[in-house]
Order: sequence, then C-alpha cells, then structure tokens
Amino acid sequence: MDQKKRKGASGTPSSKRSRLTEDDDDPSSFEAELALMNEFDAEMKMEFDSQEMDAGPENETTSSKWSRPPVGPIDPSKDTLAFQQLDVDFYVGKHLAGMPGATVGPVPIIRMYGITMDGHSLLAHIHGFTPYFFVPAQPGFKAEHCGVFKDALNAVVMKDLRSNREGINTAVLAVSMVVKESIYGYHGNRKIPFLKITVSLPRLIAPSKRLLEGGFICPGYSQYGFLTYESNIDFEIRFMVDCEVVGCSWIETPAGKYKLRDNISKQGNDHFSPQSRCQIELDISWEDFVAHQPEGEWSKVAPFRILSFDIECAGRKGIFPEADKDPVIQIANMVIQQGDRDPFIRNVFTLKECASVIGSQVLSFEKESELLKKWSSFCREVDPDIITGYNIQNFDIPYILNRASHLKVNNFAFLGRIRDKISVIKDSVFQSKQMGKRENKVINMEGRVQLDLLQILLRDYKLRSYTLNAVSFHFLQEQKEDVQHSIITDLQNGNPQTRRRLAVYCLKDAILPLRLLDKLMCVINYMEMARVTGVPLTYLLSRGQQIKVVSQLLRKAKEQDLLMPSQKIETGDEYEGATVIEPEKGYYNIPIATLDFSSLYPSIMMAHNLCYTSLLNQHTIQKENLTPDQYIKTPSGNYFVKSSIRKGLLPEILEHLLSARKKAKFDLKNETDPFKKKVLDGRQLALKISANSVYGFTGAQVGKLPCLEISQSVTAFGRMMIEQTKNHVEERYNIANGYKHNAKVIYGDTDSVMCRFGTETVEESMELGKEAAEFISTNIIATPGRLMHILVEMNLKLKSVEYAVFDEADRYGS
DNA sequence: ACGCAGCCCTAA
DNA sequence: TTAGTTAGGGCTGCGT
Repeated sequence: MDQKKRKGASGTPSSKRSRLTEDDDDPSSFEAELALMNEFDAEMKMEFDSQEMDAGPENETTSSKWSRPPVGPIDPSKDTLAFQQLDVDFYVGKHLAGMPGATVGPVPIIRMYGITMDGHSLLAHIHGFTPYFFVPAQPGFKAEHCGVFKDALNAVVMKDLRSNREGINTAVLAVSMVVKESIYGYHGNRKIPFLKITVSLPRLIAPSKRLLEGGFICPGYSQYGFLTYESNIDFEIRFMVDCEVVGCSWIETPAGKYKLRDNISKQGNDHFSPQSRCQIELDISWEDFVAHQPEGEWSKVAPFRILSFDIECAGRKGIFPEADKDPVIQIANMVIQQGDRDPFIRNVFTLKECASVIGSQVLSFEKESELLKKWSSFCREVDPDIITGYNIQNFDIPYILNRASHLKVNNFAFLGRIRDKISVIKDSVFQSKQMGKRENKVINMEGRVQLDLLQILLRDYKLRSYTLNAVSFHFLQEQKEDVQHSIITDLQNGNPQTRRRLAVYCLKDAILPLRLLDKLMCVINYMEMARVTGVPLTYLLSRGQQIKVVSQLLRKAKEQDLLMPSQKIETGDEYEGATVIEPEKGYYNIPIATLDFSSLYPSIMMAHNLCYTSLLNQHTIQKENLTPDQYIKTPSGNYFVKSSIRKGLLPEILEHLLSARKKAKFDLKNETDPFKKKVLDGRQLALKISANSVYGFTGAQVGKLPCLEISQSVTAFGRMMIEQTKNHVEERYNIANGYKHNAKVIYGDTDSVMCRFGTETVEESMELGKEAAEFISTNIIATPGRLMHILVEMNLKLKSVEYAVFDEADRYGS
C-alpha cells in the first residue's frame, strides 16, 4: 500500500491475491498506453496543421499547449455570451455605478464561474441582489409603519455591531409588507401579512434575527418576540432560488446588458480591473442575465478541463511524510477535456534529472522550490475547472501548500481563480449520522471544484478497501504501477533511470483517478444532481443531504408565496420505522419470488398528500370546520388535508422528480449518442436518489425542517402496505381459490416481500409473481377499513425469482 | 453458561 | 456552525 495514502484510506493492505494479479500484469503496459496517446496526439496535430497554418515546431518544454484557446474580440453591445456555470459564491465589495441595490457602503456581489462552449473560462460579477428574510407582521401593523419599523430595527442592529470596519452605512435597507403563508401546517389557505426585511449584507441576517426573536420593540407596538422565516438560507441558495438558477446550468448575458472587465480600457479604476484569472470577466445586474433551465439544448455540457495530479514525497523509512521535513520529489499531471478519451496534457515534474517517458512531458528541476513554483504556475496556466486526484483534499494539496510555505516559495498558494486570494488549509469536522464523524481539511480554491475521488468513493460506494490500488482493480480491473512505497526514496536517490521508474508510477497514479471518474461517470452524475436539486456542484461535495431538499422546497414554496420557518421545531420522540416480517427459517428448494414496491415512500407521500402544508391538528379541523371527507387520518394517528383542499408541496416535488425520471428513462431509451445517454442516465439516477431523500429530510430530527408527523405517517403506511401485500398474496393464491398450492410470504422488509408460491419451476413462479404484483398494484387497500382507489401508482413489481435459503446452517457450518 | 446492554455495521 | 431515517444482527463486555 502506498504510504502517503494511508491516512485517508482505511482498509487492509493489498492481499496476496492482488500481488499475484499484479505480477500477471505486464509492467510496461501503461508505458505502451502512454506512448500510444502520443501517437494519437501527433495524428491529430498533423490533421490540424494541414488545415491551419503551423505555429512552428512544438517545443516540449514550452507551455504553449497548457493554456486555454485564446479569446477573440468581444463586443458587449453586440455579443451575447453563454456559459455553463460551475460554481457560485459571493464577496463583499463596493457598489458599481448603474447597478441596482445599495449605492453606499459594502454590498454583496455574487460571482458565477463558468465555461463557454468554446472552452473559455469566465467570471460574472452579479450585482444588486440583496439578502432578506421575513417575520410575521404584528396584528394591526399597517404598511405605513414600515418606515418606522425599518429605522428602529436598523438602529438596534447598527448598535449591535461590534466593529464596523467595513463601514456599514445602513444595516436594514428596507422593510415592506408582503402577503405570505407559513409552510408549516394547514391553516385554511389564508395568507397573512409578513414583513420582508432586506439587509445590506448576508452576515447581518443573523444578528437581525437574534434581535427580533429577543423581543424587538417597534415604536407604537408592544414588545413582540418575532419568529423569523427564511433567515437561515445561504445567500447563494437564496440568489439561485430567486433567479431560478440551478447548479451547473447555462447562463446568458445578453448583448448590451453587461460590461466587460479588461486591463486596458479602465486602468486606474480598480472597480473595472479584472479580479480573476478567468479569460473573460464581466459585470451584470442580477435582473439582466438569463438563466436557462437544463432542458433541451441547454442540457448540454461545456468542455471542462479536469486536472488530475499526484505527488510523491521522499519520506523517511516507516514515517508518514511531514511537509516540514520530507521533500516533494515528483508531481504528475493529467489534464483532460470533459468527454475526451485521453488527457491532452500529460506531464511529470521531477526533482533532479529524469530519463524521458514517451507520451509524457518530463520537466526536471534541480531545486524543489523551483519545481513547486513551476507547478503552481502550471496550475494557473491550465486553469482547470475541476481538480481531482486520490486523497488530494486531505493529503496532496495540504502537503504541497505546507511544503511551499516551508520552503518560502513565492506566490505558490495562488491556486484559485481570484488573483489576490491565496489558498489556505482549514480543518473541519463534519459529522452526520450517515457519514459518521469525519475530519477533513478544506482548501479554498475559488472557481475550481475539488473533486477528490477518494471522498466520492467514501460517499457513494461501500467498499471493503479504499486504497487506490484496490479501487482501481475493483472498477477498472487495472492496477497501480508496481512500486513499493518503501523504495520511493531509494528510487529518487538513484539515477535518471530509477527516477524514471518513479515517474511512470506517479503518472499512473495521476491517470487512474481520471479513468475512475469516467468509469463511474462522477462528473456527469454530480452535475445532473446539481441540476435536479438546484444547488451548486460544490454543495454536493461539501454539504449534507438536507440542503438539496431545502433548495427544492424553497423553489416550490416561492411559487405559492409560502415561507419556511427558520426556528428549530421542537423534536419529539423517536418514531416507529419500517416493518420487518419475521423470516420463516428453512431450506427452500423451490423458487422464491421477490415482489417490491418501486419508490414506496415517495408514492405514499404523493398518494396521501403528506406535506408540511397539509398537516392538520384537531384545533385546525374544528376551526376550519373540516368535514371527514376533506382530510385523512394516517395509521399513525396524524391528520392531513386531502389534495382537493390543498395540494402539498412535497407531493408536488416528488411528482416532478418522478415524472422527470420517467421522461429521462424514456429519452434514454431513444437516445443513440453515448455521451447524451450518460447524461440522461445520470439524470434519472439523480432524480431517483432525490425522490428517496425527501422522506429522510422530514425525519431528520436535527434538521432544518423536521416533521415527525409526516415521517411516522409514511412508515406507518408502509407497514400497512407490506402487511396487506402479504395478506393479499396469501388470501388469493391458495388451493381454495383453485391454485395448485398455498402461497406463503416467508419474509418482508420495508418495501419488499418474498413469496413462496409453492410451484416447482421458476417459470410458474414468475407467472404468479407478475400476476400478484399487478393485482395488488391495482387493488391495494390504502386506508384502514376502506378500499381506496389510489391515483398514484403503487408500483409493486416482480423483482426476482430465485432459490433462497433462510437457514441458520451457515452459522454453524455445513 | 446465560442474559442483557451497548456498540458497530448493514439493509432498506 | 452543521448533521437523512429505523430495524435488526453480530460481537463484546459485564454481571450473575
């Protein structure tokens, strides 16, 4: 096992078995592949050269190949720019003339980083969007009191500021009366007045909220503890929701609506000079850009650049490398354009001379600091959109940053796209029930997405071992080059040939993550997940599950003037989960059919209109004079209004997700282009996962908006469905009804049952299984004691028929 | 030897 | 400042 990876990767060291297979593998095969890539490049280049005028002989040591294609002239008055945004963040800056929003004091400015279809990097500064939140208006509050309220709140918030180095002029910019409704609980479809409070900076929301909750006194009104609404929404999410921007979507800046930043025209005015290393940088008002939904033409994917790299250090024997002691001796890099088969940049930076490697550029340095300095400028020149590697987040990037700072390499840490922003390492502890305690390092790199393959595998795949070698073998049937970590230092201290061996090893470690990324379709899948759920790509990598549902909920809520409360709802007790039918142990030498519900929990939520907005209590039932046909009582004893009274948001979200999934699957069938197929498959997967996570969100007791009434109703309905499926199967498929055998449900869990129909052959069981699934799908009893026709498909399907063994035999051995 | 509680892991 | 759920099996350690 590679020593430097040990920290992040858990699991056992490579077994004897993998050593054997390694020996089977021809050690030179990777070199042959590299060489082949070189030949392929040469062919392409010849084609290119014969068409275009040659720019002179390619010099292997120049960096001309590294840069992005040059940008032609852009006329902002005539040219509309389109780009796929990859990341969204914001900064606090100064007002720009002509833009909406506050004109004095610091203002928040949104940044969108993206790539055009021509592969040019772009940064858009989006001006004028302001943060806000809501509180319910006090009884009798009139619109004309808004001014007084605003001034009074502004005064207390300003007074609360400890320091005001940014020179905040006004904290509360505006207060206006709006008519809204809380998302939580059904209250007669009546909208009530709320105050929309607009503040000048996102970070002022928290103190404003605190002061309002603590009992703010508006002149003319009594003291009042305000509950706040939507005061805990990330500014980026707020912006994206309001502007209908989803993650990784396409954005257009129409001709005449934006201003370009360049070095020449506006020198001396620091407002207009570029802030980033992007090729195109522009300013636009938040009201002027066009956000495309990722459909049709706009579901395309821009030609991203993905940089994969791997470093080697000369560690001391048996000691984990330390950045202040052990030098970085090699860095291998692979840069691929999204969609291409092979990386178009392949190089390795080596300390001391290294013999050439066909198919790869070799850059040798006598001094380690030179190596690092050159790598840093290489990174800026390549300008990758996505940086990947294996355990780069917790090892490679922190190591080179620490090493460069130890060696005092100037300007090394400028790895992001913002010119004057250096990348720093922060420690973070991320804790969730799903992922457990996880200590991670976080490195800021504005405008570039760090897609650490190890992190993705830990997140999405359950594997026995997470070493790069094991993972590569598992997914690619391919392995690392055979170099024991213990001899790395010896190879470095040898000669150009031994360092060459190390270089080949390092190159392989750089290309494997790219191959895994491609094989597992990570980029496309994550991109589609960002589009479906509406959050930036980086959120999917750094945040939990909840933010995805919040984003979708906010979008739907906005359509109906609904507001999400920010206050933590008091969490009740635990609730009852899924049912498990006690297995009937035994040896079955006849076929067992497995029937399972597809998307059971989402279907239940849709079928019974379970949502925050439809949740009832006895008080409301009486107050609104609801008749029993207008609401339901769930098996867990909770009440919800039917969709005829008020259609729930969650059911709407789920319908959208599942119908979009059906469409994606349909399109997938008809699509012939393999790349578009991948995109569609990624989408349908993202849609399925998203639909299933909605239930979890309502049950998250430490969450943004838990609702145990919903989650316990869902599981209660689920238990009922399983029970009834069992009963239906057993009541229908028996000798009394003319079947050859008595069917028996031998096991069931959450959304599936296993049936023994008693037939000898698989075919017969298949037949009966299919029939039973269809029968029950159309005839399920869904409410206690009442036959209910369900509009939502409760899709019970025959999953498999096989010989199943339920026995304790294996525990005792055979 | 056995029952029980607590922890960790997996399935759904 | 940030986190999807519950059920259930296997294992360990403790007390009787």
